[in-house]
Formats: sequence, C-alpha cells, structure tokens
Amino acid sequence: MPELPEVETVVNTLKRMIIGEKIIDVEVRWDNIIDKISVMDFKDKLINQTIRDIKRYGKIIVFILDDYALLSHLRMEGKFYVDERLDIDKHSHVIFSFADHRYLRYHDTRKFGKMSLAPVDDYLNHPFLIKLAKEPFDMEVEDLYPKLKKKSIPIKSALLDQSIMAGLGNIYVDEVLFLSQIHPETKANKITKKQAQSIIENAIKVLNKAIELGGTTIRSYTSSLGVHGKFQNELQVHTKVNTPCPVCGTLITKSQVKGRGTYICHKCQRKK
DNA sequence: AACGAAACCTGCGCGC
DNA sequence: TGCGCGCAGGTTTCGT
Repeated sequence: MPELPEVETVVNTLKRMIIGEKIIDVEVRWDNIIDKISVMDFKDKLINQTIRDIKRYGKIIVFILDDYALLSHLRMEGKFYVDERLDIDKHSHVIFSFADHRYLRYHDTRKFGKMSLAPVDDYLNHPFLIKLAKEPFDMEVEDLYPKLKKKSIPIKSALLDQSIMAGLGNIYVDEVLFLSQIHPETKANKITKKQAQSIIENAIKVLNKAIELGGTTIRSYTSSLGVHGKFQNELQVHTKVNTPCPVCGTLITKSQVKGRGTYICHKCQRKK
C-alpha cells in the first residue's frame, strides 16, 4: 500500500491510538521482518519501553521510545492494526503487547516489510534513513536539479529513488509526471531546471491532496489502519488505461518503465 | 561504475 | 474447474 500519503495517514492514526503505551512483550513470527539486528536483541530492547512519539521520514515510520527508535518500512503490503484482543492470522508477523492489554499487530501478506532498532539519540544515522533524500515539501530546485544531472536513467526511475527525492512511489510518480507534462522515459539528465521546479511543485500538490484524502486505496485492500483513502478518485492517469486523458481526451496507455507499470497520456507527455 | 535481472513473498485475476 | 502466467502502492543484492 504505502507511499508517503498512506504512511502519513497510518502514522497519524497510530499517534492517536498508542502514544503512551508501554510494551510488555514482543512476538516475532517471521524473523526476516527484523533487519540489521537479531530477533533476540530486538525483543530484549523493546520490552519495558514506552511509545513517546511516532514520526515519518519519507515512507519510513519511526516509533520514538525511551531509549530506542523502532524503525518500520511497510514496503508493498505492510499494515499495522491495534487490537483490543489478540487476533492472529497467518499474515501477522510481529505482535507488540501493551501494558493496557491491547496489541499492536504488524500484518504483511508478502513479508517484504522491514523493522529495525536504533539508539533514540542517533536514529537518523540508521541504514533505513541515512541515504534518504529530502521530501518535496522541504526541497528547493537546487536540491533536485544537480542530482538529476548526474543520472542517465529515466526520470521516472530517478523519482522512485528515495535518495534523490523521498516519498513518491509508483502511483504518485505517474501523477506528478503527468501534471508536469514530462514523459517518464525522459533521461533524468535531460530534465531542465524549469521542469525540475515543476516536478517539485506538482509533487507537493499531489502529496498534500492525497494526505488530505487519507491516501489512495486501489486493488482489494481490506480496511485497516489508515487504508481507506479517497485519492483514487483523484487519479488522472495511474490505473486509467484506455480512459480519456482529463486534459486532452487522448486515451491513456500503459507500458513498462524499468519493469514498473506506467500510465501516461502520449499527447500531454511528449517523448523528446 | 552502471545496468538489468533476480531476489524477497503471497494472492488474485485472467486466458486457455 | 484447474493451471500457469503475469502482475501488484518497494527496495536490496546479484551478476554481467
């Protein structure tokens, strides 16, 4: 599910539900979810820690505890549920038990998600975050343009690279390139400064609107924490194959860019 | 160094 | 109905 707006929605929901909760037990049912640290260490360090705050950096969720930061990346399908009583299914891989008898349950059908721990006063240097670029909200064209100049990959691939710009994924990158009238196969180093400026502005516009609407819900995702967004109704091109472009009426086409499903209007997004 | 492919996983919808 | 294939909102690692 998650690009920046979906993660933002999850974080906002979790903040309302579990700030102040003390972790009294941790169960890990699929070890590979835990990264860069042993499962034993992970559990030992988390027990008796209280959740003080929850933050988001790009697509990364950071639970601020007393002595540690718990970092979580949902990747493709990760979700958090807060349960009154334990309700484990075969896709529930990490369960945190709270002192007030509730549970935080990490659910991930494809098991791609990752969690890790860092010292609370040094978590920005954790491998999950160390290479993360700024989000478009904090970006000037001087932050983006020089990075694009160095890459000969398609602009779409460059914008999916979280060390160039943080937060976009496959849905929003298609929307941003459509609004910016840029063909996704355009080489990143051919992007003009003006186009880079347009990418930043449109990314801010799209992400803010998506956050406002609670993210995008496409394909059969059951309702869960934050996953009941309304932005799918605002999508201009993504998933819209064979429907008319909202600007010019040309039928939207679907292709592959570096293996990723990509939707464009060939007339509005001319290949240079 | 740079690129694409494969890997990590499961489930769903489609065509035959 | 059953089966195989392609595809899925992500990222890292492997191999040329």
